Amino acid sequence: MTTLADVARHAGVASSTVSYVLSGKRSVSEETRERVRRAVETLGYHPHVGARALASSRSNVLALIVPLRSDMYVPVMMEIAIGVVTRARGHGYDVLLLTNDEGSEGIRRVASSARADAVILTDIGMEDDRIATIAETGVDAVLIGVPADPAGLDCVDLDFAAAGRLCVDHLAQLGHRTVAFIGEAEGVYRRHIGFAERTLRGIQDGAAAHGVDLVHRPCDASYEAAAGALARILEERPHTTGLIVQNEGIIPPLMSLLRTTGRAVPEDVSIVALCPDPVAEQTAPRLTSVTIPAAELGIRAVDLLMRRMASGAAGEVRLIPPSLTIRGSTGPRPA
Amino acid sequence: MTTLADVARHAGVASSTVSYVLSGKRSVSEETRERVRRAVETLGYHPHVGARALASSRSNVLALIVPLRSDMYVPVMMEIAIGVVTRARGHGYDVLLLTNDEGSEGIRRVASSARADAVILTDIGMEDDRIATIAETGVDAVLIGVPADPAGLDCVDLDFAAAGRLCVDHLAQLGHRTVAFIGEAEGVYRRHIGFAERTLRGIQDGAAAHGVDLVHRPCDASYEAAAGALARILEERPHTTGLIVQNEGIIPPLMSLLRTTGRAVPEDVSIVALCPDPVAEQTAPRLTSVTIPAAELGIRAVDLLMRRMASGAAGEVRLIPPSLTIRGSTGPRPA
DNA sequence: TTGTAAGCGTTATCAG
DNA sequence: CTGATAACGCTTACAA
Repeated sequence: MTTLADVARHAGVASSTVSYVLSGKRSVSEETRERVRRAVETLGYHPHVGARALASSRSNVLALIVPLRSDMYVPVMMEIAIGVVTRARGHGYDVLLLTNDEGSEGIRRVASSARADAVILTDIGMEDDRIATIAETGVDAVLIGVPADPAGLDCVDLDFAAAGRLCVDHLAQLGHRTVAFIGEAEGVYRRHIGFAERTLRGIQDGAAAHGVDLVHRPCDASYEAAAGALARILEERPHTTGLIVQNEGIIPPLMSLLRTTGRAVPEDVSIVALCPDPVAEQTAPRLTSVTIPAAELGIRAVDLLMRRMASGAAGEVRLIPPSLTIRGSTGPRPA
Repeated sequence: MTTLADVARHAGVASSTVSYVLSGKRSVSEETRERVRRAVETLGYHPHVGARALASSRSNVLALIVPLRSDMYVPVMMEIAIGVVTRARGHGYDVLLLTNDEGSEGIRRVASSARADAVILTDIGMEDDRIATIAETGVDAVLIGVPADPAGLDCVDLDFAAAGRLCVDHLAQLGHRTVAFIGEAEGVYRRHIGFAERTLRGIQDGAAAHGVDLVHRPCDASYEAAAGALARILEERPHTTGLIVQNEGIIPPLMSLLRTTGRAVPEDVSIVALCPDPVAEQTAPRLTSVTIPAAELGIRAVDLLMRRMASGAAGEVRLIPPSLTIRGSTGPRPA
């Protein structure tokens, strides 16, 4: 293994000089800087991150905590992860992947062992246990999601309340009076995951404002669950002409079911989805949707974290305004 | 921050003793061991991983490298990641997430900076550049996937050739004589990704053995691509009664398209899929499929890596035998 | 502009 | 069975 000392010897300078060339923390003459650069290059030197972490008490790692259940928001999580990793690398950081089953203990572990400098949390509950742990350990953190009380916390998220509202607005404008909201699995609401509750509230507010008759049905990500939810909706409220869906997994079955039961989209029933664009574009007809900008959430989370670590600032909630893309799945209410 | 020395002072022993209690690398009297334990507990001591890495030259981190393109095998990758992280934690390791866009440079970086002790590669090409880098850097590695020449490498994978063969066997047994294989995106074959080529060969061999008339169509993960591929197949080979699908993304559109064009599954056309079980169970009818045991691949990869790091053994290719689950999407060839 | 040297918190060797 | 103590490779005052 080649070390700083090796490079220094090769370049004929002191090892601190090499360190300074690499960190840029003090000015070095162009000449020696070049000599050091060359030595680094020819020796293929890579600083030992452990030694660096020990000396500087910064690991240049950030931890991303994702939910363990592999059946939830999978494409969204994957995109977030990719956004985070890509952006973090751009800032010279590596990303440690933790699963939620370690819970608060995982945060405590990586923070107090100096494995990571900061953490990014996802799948945020309205009252999330881990928030206390963050405060307690003092580790820098950014939440992708917003808890009930975000005081002092840095959060990034889509403005889900506005997103829900947008869906209803669109359907109401098209004349729909009876709308059903097929949401995430029951358990998501039971755990009081922020985005799910906010979306629901946005939809409810919109329905109230427009005088739209609304029903909410949580739904597991299985064919049966989708079939059951849809059947019940159509049976109990046969005049339903508008559907809002926030559950990527059941979009394909839902489309099939509608076709099977002889309901044309958008002629008989209009559908608005809350999902990443690729998902909305994979059906026929394509779905009118409010996009979930997952990769961007990851990117912004990293940027916010960097800002926070640099300036010590804290307590910003950044909500991305939703935007609705009209595709082929929505149309005027049938006569 | 509390250090080894703090614990030692608190317990009234030498710091080396604390270290030995923690590592168990030499015997310590029950009494002092207990005293140290208590001190660790009350002080909430967590060893500094950087210092530990520096002194022991082991980071207790392994790097998982996943493809960047977020549109490919997403559920599979996510499951692999979860399997890897969970198992790694069980062995006391943390997992660093790298994307493939860093390529060989990423491997070189984490290996030579001692950021990770070992790497797990996915998305393996038949002739994969990164294999040379592994040899060159001497970093411990396990591939999830098998290159053309796996000599000296540790690999884990589903036996995709056998899996492909199994699909054809099943259809042939049901009497199907004209079969189409709708595969991954063109680019996957162009990059000579191992699993795709092996599956294709398995299917081709099976078709030859059974005298089945086969055509292979790569297909992007979009509705249009699926529609185009299916239309072309049915136009050029109207007698096609069997479909093998290896492309999770297009399963939902495919099912819709068949229904739209008036083909009943399995009465008119039988479908066998190569995908994770949850995907196969999300359609109606459910799909007869050969499962891709993604989480298990991740778990086995970690186990293999641990074995390798412990014993220095190398060069094992572990192929998981495929198993076909008959569900509702396959039936006898129509008269 | 550059060099010297004191840590950073572990591990592991060498004595005892 | 336990204690000192020299590394480990880097950062960062402090000098020059």
